[in-house]
Amino acid sequence: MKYNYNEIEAKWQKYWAEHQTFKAENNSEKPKFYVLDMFPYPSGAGLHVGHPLGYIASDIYARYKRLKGFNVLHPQGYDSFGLPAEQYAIQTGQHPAITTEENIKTYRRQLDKIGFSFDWSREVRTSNPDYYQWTQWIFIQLYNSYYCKDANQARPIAELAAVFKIEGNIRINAACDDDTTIFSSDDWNTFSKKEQQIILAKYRLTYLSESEVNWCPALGTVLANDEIVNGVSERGGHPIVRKKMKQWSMRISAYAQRLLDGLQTIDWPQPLKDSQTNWIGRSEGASVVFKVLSPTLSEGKGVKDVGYLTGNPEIAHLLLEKAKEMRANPTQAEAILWEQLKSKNLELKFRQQHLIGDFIVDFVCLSKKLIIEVDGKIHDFQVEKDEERTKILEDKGYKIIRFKNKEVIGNIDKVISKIENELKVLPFGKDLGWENKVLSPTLSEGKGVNFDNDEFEKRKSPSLGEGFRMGDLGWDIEVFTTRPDTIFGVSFMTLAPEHELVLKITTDEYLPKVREYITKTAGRSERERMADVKTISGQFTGAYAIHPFTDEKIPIWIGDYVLASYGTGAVMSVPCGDQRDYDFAKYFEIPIPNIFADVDISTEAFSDKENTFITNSDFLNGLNYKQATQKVIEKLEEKGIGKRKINYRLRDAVFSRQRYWGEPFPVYYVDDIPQMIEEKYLPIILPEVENYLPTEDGRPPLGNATHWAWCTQTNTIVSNDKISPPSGDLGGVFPLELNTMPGWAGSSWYFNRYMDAHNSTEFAGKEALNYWKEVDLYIGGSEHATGHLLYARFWQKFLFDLGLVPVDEFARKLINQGMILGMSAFVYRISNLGSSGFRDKLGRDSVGNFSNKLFVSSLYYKELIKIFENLRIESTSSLDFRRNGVFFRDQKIENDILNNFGLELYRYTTSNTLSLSLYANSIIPIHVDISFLKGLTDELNIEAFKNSREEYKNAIFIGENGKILSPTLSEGKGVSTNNDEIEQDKSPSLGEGFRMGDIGGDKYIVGREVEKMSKSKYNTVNPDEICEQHGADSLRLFEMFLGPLEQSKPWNTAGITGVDGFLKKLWKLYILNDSLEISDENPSAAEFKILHKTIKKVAEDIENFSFNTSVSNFMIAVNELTALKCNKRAILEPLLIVISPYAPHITEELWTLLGNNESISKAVFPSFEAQYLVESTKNYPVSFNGKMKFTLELPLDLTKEEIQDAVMNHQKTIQFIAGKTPKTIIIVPGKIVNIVV
RNA sequence: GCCUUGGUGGCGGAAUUGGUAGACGCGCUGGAUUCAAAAUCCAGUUCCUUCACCGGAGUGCGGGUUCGAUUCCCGCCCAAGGUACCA
Repeated sequence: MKYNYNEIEAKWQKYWAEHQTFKAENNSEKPKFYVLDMFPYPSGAGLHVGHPLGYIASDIYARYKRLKGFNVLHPQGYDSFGLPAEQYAIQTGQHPAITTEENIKTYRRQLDKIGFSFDWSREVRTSNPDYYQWTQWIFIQLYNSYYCKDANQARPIAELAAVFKIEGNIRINAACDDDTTIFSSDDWNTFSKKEQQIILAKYRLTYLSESEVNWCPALGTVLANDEIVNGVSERGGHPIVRKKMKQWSMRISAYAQRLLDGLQTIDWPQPLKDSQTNWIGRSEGASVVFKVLSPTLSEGKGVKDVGYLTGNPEIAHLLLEKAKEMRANPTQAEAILWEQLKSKNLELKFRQQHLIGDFIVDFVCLSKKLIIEVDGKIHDFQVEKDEERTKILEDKGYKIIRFKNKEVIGNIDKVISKIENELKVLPFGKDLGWENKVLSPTLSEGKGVNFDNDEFEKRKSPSLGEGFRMGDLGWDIEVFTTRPDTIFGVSFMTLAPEHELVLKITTDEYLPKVREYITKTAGRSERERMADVKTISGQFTGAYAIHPFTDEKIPIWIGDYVLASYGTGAVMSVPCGDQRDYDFAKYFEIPIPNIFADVDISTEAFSDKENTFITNSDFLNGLNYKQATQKVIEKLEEKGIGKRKINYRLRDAVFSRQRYWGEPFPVYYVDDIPQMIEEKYLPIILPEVENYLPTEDGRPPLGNATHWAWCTQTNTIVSNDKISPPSGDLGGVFPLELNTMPGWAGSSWYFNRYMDAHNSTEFAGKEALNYWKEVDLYIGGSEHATGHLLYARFWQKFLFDLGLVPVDEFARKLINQGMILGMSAFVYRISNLGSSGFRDKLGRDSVGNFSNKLFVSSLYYKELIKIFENLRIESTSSLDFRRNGVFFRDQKIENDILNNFGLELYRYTTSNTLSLSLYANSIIPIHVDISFLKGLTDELNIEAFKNSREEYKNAIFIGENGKILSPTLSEGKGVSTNNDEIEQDKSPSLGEGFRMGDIGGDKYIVGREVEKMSKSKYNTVNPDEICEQHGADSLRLFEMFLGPLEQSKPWNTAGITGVDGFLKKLWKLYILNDSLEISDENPSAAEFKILHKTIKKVAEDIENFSFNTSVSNFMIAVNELTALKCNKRAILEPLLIVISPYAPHITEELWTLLGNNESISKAVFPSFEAQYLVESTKNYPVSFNGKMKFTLELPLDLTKEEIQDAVMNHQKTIQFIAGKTPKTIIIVPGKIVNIVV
């Protein structure tokens, strides 16, 4: 009986499948254990040996846990929606479903060969309608939820609507869009249905937004931040541009804090947690509002009573005159209205014929920013531009309401009540924009920051000098800072060039320069901006802000070091405390006030929070960072111009993709408002299309669908018995959402589906969810840290909030398996010789155009690289090529090359100078398929290589010893070589005219480099071949033996013979001379010791995920038992169980041969018994001054004194101390002896 | 820059409540077996010196603590991964 792994493995794989050996039950007496792998995307390339690494580890763990008496759930499935299948469909027209199905078959075949203990009865595929039905369903739940910050959980959106009806949104504390305004219940009730929907959308956990997205033109879709690497798409490396599009977004930002907090509760690798922590990017600080000073005023011209803006003081003056005139001659309607307004029945101050910007408005309440216009009167020069005028005023944050003359004259009460209503609703200056603005009592009383001019007068700051006043111009710049304690160190402000206020505040004088700067920075791509971090650029706007405490003028700059997408897109610049601000200030010669005691800031900023205290800072003097921060925030809150704030970097996740092969949204539109299709109609099946590209008019591929099951040609819902619109009045035809969901949708909840994979009424049954609860062990790659693993945690928390799952973290423990790297092989092509120093004898200027490609062996490559480097170092001065280096190792070879290929060394150019840059480009490493190597060596199989591609057919190869290994020679033609040598080597067997290409036994040696394993690098190793040639058990053992699971390591097939040998030895321990030889005798103490040592070590190793050392221990055990010629059943039977998680096939076979009827996976892991490891003696290492010199075997029960006696009387000890008296003798019983001389 | 992980023979790697550095495997060297090869078995294999014994050095570098440091502390260097004008 030989160990025939092919036969054995096939036999047991079949057995397991037929007996459903690994099917998990949803109830059991045993404790549960859920072991999960990240399911694969089934790509066309199939598996390489890197893929199964994690699966093998988890499989070992799962099998081990079964032996330990657990009810183990170990499922597998496919993340089968994705871009590659779609790209393939675009190229070939093949339906992605077909491609995917084929790929899955390949994957399954490959996986089955490795002997995994998956419960395939629970397989899920994200592209199956029975699965994505529930992805769509979860989407609907998200749509119907909002995040309540008080309850700290998601709640039904209906609750919110109910509250709005009763009291508006004044007291609502929920995650919402930044631009959400305050409204009352009256408002809510007067809003149209559509308006209500628009407001509700601001709270929903998934919502449509016109947002700037990462658009990839090459892929025709948007990409999420985590799908972009270094400014290009992760798949394919295509460029990305920013583009505004209407997209579904997921309000993951609502969960930022809980996602952060949850990390404390889960056993995940620290680096992964750190990645998520950084990605969420919480920073604590304060939000502070700076008022903008009017440019007119800041120029010292300020006109009395004009607390508002116009770019041009001349015009302002004219307009003022005009306004005066109009005030003096009101129309009848104006007069009536003014009577009411000025009576202050409204408790708010109104102004008549007031100048706002370049416009004169009829009436305005400045503190509420409400403009009231009365029609029927000619507004002079604005009349045709009414729309533009409205827009400009709205941009400034004003709300405009218009009345007809008739209305005012006919029913003034109604007009006034309308105005009252408006006033109730309107928040203060729209730009104020911080979260709880209405909750600030000062503000809501209309006092706080939005001063009237009168109040400004009072507050006129002496430091501003005559003619300066602080103006309430409606513009506030809100900044976020983590160092509010440094507020007295502010010497300028910087806005992102994209900041919405930039053009509004810029003075006429600076407008051209500011525009120029904006154009310049906007034109730069994200990538350029990143590459160019060092360059300082910026532009003064001419405008000033007012320091909230000192009332000093603070110049406002714009600069592209401030990012529009982070915080508020504006910073208060504290040059003494922030290096970027410091550099900026130095560069533009802005003052750098120092507010740190005893700190030198003459060369750089001091960003240390500790080791100093604040000075030159009024009420903060003498305080440290913590105290000052606390104090300043109190003051800011007191003044109503700032508050404590926690800022997160995490952005909401874009959820729409302009792709075909993804989950369709269960969404249609009525009057541009999205509507969810009722749950009972799910799944919304992905329709067939003829063309997988976007439509001609730029809609996503689903726009090509000619018919959906329930749709007409125009991609609209029809009202029929299958789908009926939600309410009676909506009968008819409506457009559908044409985007599909992103790849991470399906993978964000699949772990729950495995618990109850065939449930057709729920995404998973309560009972199953409560039984399995969470994944106990999740194994997968760390590349998913900020994608899948964050989104999945988000969805899980959401489902938890809705009471749909029992735990809010889906995976208790997670292990990142390292990557198995490939050993890429390279050939080195010489090209471009003509321009880099060589000239063709035949007059051709470049070898690149030669019909024969020229490759040199790796030794030459290394030499060439060395030469290039020397050349670079030695500068570009004239070079005598012959003296400076050796293109080829010796003169003869050089001549051979030159003569044979019609090349002439271009030694002496007219300038005597060689172009170095071209040199470096003249030799190019090219990946060569590792299957073209001879066996496991680095020698290239030239024939195979040259046959692989047409362009290499006539390639010429220079071997390691400089010989020409020309394939042309084998065709009997030979290039005009120097033929003497070839003639001599001419092989008789090749026949007339043929010569051996391999002259003198030279070889072409490829270069090797460790790289990520990938089809495109031709360095993949196929697990099928390994299984074929070594067996699945060998593959499993070897992958584990390579090194620690979590570490990246290169694959080297050569080493697999080690585990092959182990399996053979294991077999021979049982099967001797072709038959099973096993004895029922009692084992010896030594044999028991080996067994129990192994049991202990392996159990520990598996628990610690140290699979590599287990394999070592198996080897040791088998080696030792072989040495003892052990054939005792009492040893060999338990040993099989211990090894079986790693090598399931061979152990099943031997287990059966030992007479067992049931699968070894049903056995019980042997228990460790310490008694067998008890030792009676210890081989003491005896050290002198800490250096081990010899060992001494002594009984373990000796006392310290007895040990000392034994050691000191030992002959070697006497020899080492050579008569001297030892200073100290350290004796640790059972450990060591150390003698200090 | 910041965060994280790591750095040990020719190679993959082992050993950390501080106690014999290099387990196990690959590769290499020598031997047995064989007509020969493969396979198998045996012995050796950190480096330097030496025929050998002996001796010396040695876990990225420099210090420190200790009877004793791959392990602990301080300061650096290098590599990989993540992240970044994040205010």
